[in-house]
Amino acid sequence: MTEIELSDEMYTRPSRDEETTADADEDSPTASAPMGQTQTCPECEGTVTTRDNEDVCTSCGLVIEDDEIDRGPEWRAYNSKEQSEKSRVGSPTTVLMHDDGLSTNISWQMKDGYGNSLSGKKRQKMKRLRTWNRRFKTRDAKERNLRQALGEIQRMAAALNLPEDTQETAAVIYRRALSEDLLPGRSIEGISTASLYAAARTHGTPRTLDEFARVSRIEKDRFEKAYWYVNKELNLEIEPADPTSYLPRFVDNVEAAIENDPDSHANITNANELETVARDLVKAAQRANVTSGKAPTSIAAAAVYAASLLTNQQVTQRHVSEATDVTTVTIRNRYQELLEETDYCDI
DNA sequence: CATTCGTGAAGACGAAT
DNA sequence: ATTCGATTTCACGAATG
Repeated sequence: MTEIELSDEMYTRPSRDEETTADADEDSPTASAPMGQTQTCPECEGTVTTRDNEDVCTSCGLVIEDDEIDRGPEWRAYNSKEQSEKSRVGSPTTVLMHDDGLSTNISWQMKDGYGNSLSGKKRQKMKRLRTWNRRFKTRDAKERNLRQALGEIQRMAAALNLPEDTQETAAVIYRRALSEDLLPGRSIEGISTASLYAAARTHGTPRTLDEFARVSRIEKDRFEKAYWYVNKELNLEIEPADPTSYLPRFVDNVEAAIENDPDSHANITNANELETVARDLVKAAQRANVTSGKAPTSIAAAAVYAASLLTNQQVTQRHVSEATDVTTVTIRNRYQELLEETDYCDI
């Protein structure tokens, strides 16, 4: 019974611009119907009409102007029966577009449930109505669930400066978790956060668990458990994060931490040098195989501190710790062996 | 005084039995 | 499902400058 879900082809995101051109001419067989301002096509000198929000040549079909994103509903030819089109008008955001696409398939249902209130064979009809209703309700619950989750994913991604494709990956992961019924006891927040965390890691732009904890509405260990669970159940096979992917933000954060601490006489004179040296340290450590088993954030934080020593910049362990959410203890446990295992062993 | 360093206890996680 | 080993964190004090 689960085959009614067509939720797996959500990869069909490529821009609804072209499809509106495709079916726009179906309901207007004669080109004279919609009125547009008179222009001439640069290709064939034909007349240009404005349809929906595109300027199309009526003879050669060239689209003159199509920058505009169609955010309107598609109710153009359906005016005669104004039924149940309201659910199609969704918010214009891109991540929710998936959601919008899903909700359209409600329409086929009303023919059965709404049209005739009573008929001769009550029994069969009632039976059928009940099953339809049940399906409709579960679907509707999932729909709401998904809408809220995607909203949360979008909110957190914005707060963490994660790009849009990461959001879409997170949406795909969440959909899979939803379709495989992985949320019996888990919260929507937990799975949402876990999905985005996983997506950020697969895209090579990871954020730390603590960074997620600041923007998520639930505790860190809650969504950490959810992530672990989803990762296992969906076989996501996410590789450990590359410590170098943390370096730019960590260096920035250390700068900010020093900035916010005027009492200390710590100072960064060359942030670029700091980052490149730290990157060299991490790469050398990776070649020497001393990074496996250690937390990537620890390696990155230790590399930043070690690089500050090598470049004679005054950065304290405390500042690095505050900026990276790695303890000073861990920093000093790591940075020494980081220096030992690399060419920089002489301070 | 600020910073760094070292230590043992405790929690979490992966692997193995 | 419970142990074991490694890693990380916490809290504290000592050493260094």
